[in-house]
Amino acid sequence: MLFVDSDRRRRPTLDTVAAAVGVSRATVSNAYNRPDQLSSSLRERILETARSLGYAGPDPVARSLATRSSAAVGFMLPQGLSGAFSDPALSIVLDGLASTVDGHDHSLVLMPGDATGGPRPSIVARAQADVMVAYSLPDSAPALDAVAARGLPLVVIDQPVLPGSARVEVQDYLGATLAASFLLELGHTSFGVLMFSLHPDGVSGPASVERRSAVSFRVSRDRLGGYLDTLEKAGVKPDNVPVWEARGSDRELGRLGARWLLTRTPRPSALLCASDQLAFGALQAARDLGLTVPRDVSVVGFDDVPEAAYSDPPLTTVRQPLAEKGRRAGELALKLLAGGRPPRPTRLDVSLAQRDSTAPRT
Amino acid sequence: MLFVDSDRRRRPTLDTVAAAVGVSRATVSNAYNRPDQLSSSLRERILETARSLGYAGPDPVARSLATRSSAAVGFMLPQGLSGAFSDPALSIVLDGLASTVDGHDHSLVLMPGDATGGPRPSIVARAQADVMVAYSLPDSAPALDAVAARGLPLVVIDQPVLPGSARVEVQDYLGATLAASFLLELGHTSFGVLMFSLHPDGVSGPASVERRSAVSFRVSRDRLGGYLDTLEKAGVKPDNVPVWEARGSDRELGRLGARWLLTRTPRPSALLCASDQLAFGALQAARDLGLTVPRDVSVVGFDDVPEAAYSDPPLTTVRQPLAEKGRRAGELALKLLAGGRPPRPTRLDVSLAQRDSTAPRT
DNA sequence: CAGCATGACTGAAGCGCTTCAGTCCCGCCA
DNA sequence: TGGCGGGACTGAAGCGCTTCAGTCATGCTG
Repeated sequence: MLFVDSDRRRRPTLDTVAAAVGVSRATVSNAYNRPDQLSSSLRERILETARSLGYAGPDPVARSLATRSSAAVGFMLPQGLSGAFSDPALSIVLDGLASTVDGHDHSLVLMPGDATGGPRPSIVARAQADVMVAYSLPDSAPALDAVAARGLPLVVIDQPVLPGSARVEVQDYLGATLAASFLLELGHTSFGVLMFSLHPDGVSGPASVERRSAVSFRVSRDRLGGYLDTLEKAGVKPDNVPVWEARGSDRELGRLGARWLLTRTPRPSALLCASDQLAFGALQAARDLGLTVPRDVSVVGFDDVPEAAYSDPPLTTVRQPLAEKGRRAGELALKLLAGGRPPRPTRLDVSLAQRDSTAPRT
Repeated sequence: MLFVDSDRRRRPTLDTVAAAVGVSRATVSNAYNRPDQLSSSLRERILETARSLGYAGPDPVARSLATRSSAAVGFMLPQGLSGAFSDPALSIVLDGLASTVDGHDHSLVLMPGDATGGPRPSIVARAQADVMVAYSLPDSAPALDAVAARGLPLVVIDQPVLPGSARVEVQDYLGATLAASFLLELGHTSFGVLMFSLHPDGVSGPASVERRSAVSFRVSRDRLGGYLDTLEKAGVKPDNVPVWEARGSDRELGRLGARWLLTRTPRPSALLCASDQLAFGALQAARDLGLTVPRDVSVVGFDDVPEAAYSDPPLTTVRQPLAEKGRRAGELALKLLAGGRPPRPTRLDVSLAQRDSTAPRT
């Protein structure tokens, strides 16, 4: 195989092949797209000629123009790729999405976000996709306006409902409630909360009161809200609960935040973590500080990524069906593409996976 | 914003706007693409009218057809997304690529692989991209033929050279040599090797002699070769070195493999791991078995992902410039797109990052 | 043998845009 | 006042394909 683009300008087209075989262009097109429209002998002859001419099949762009469908779904992320993929939760969701979409011969256009918390509108405006999937964008992402301007159907994952969009969502608030309640039942009274981004500005640090209110990301809002509301109902004042906001969701950021939380006075006996990655970091931080989990401190994660079952100790965490989330999103996208109306939001269940990173307060 | 596709069939076009403003279609096009071609007052008027008509700018597909360029680069992966992204090394490379490409207003089309070790040829044939990047595909991936058939320029990362393609590569063999030599210098004499896939068939297990020879992935071939050749030169028979092949590159698979390696008799005093993720798993396996790293066993990784500096203990590993790799690939892709000839392969350096997971043999 | 359904193939009209050679007009200079 | 340069805008030819209404034999039915 030769990868030269020497004469990229003079590639054979349908007409070239048609002329060579001595049939009309429509027939060559049919040879590729509707085999039933011509005799199989002619079809063979056409395909054969095409091959010898170095014609690789109908040009995807021209085909898209003619059919008014690009057979691609766009995926919009809140951040750059390296940050986004540092949490396996996204990979799992995206994998679910990709396999669904791929099975229908659609491709996936990735649109990484930047500092605004989503892809640049110009990127969205020019993306060759006929349906968009937004993954956990902040409420006000300009990218969403760009999608609306183009009139493209939209599927949102982990985001507030937008008029006319399809949505798959997880009961984050409920999940957070489960985690907090469980720790309360174990007798814990002093807590620390380890969050990922509350706002799309890349800030890490203790979360001030302002930052805690009017949180930009729906997922963060629900998880943090679920934690604090539950604690408050049990008599733990939210103001007394230290919250660390990490600017992403990976181990190292989690370790950093947990170190801060675990060196507060009084030291929390339980840590609520917004993701498993952050929780893994917390496990590490505890170890760094010479603390034993769960004896000295209990840790609860969120997501139940596969690794949670194998960490040291295995992580108690809120389970959500990640792959299913991606698959559903894919199906919704395909459905919208086919002209379907957005169905009522799919709501996926959460549950608590109890493992060994939690114990009664000693 | 409303995300209804009600009248997706009757969207305004350039002509609609042109008619509304009372100018020619060419002028409207210029308003978007060549502001210098018309008076700014007219341009304003056009843009204003477009807005009020709900016209979101030139249709990307039609534009691509007219300009014969889709402004997108395709990225082909050897496996599904969840597997692929379980190793942060890929995320970092892809992030480097994406930011380069994105900076030039190109988008990224992701093509996940399947059991054949690459995307299905039909996907490649229909992808709307005008340059492809292949990431660590097996030597014989059908996807590569599909790219050649379309005559698209190709950039390969971590793969053998293909005629006419541009390439960015890392001195994997040399890196492996560095790792093995270092352990030899520390006095180690019994080794275990923890590899990721040697062949694209999803097999995990001890690597038989056949599987070790004629390895399908260039990276695996070079790293394994570098390890074994170096050991052999020092008098360690390759046949006596247990090699575990994991079917992917994540912690859990690493842990599994390392458990096997560390329970051989005699127990290796040093583990050579083909990636940091596998090495992290090995650290965990050692811990599981009550072994202390590096006292009881030394572990060396490969890649130097950011986390390697923070693991417990911090990992000795072969450093390769991951982000740079992605950036270079992006630049090459853009260059080919601009009609450049494939330059001579870029060869990125490796070095050994010595940290605390290695120690002299006791 | 007329009539007609059927299969095989074609002509031509788009799909929505870019681009380039013009056309036209205005103001300026000699 | 005539000539001319240049800015502003336009006409029309594609880009490579899909699709649909036909056309035209062919063979079958009654």
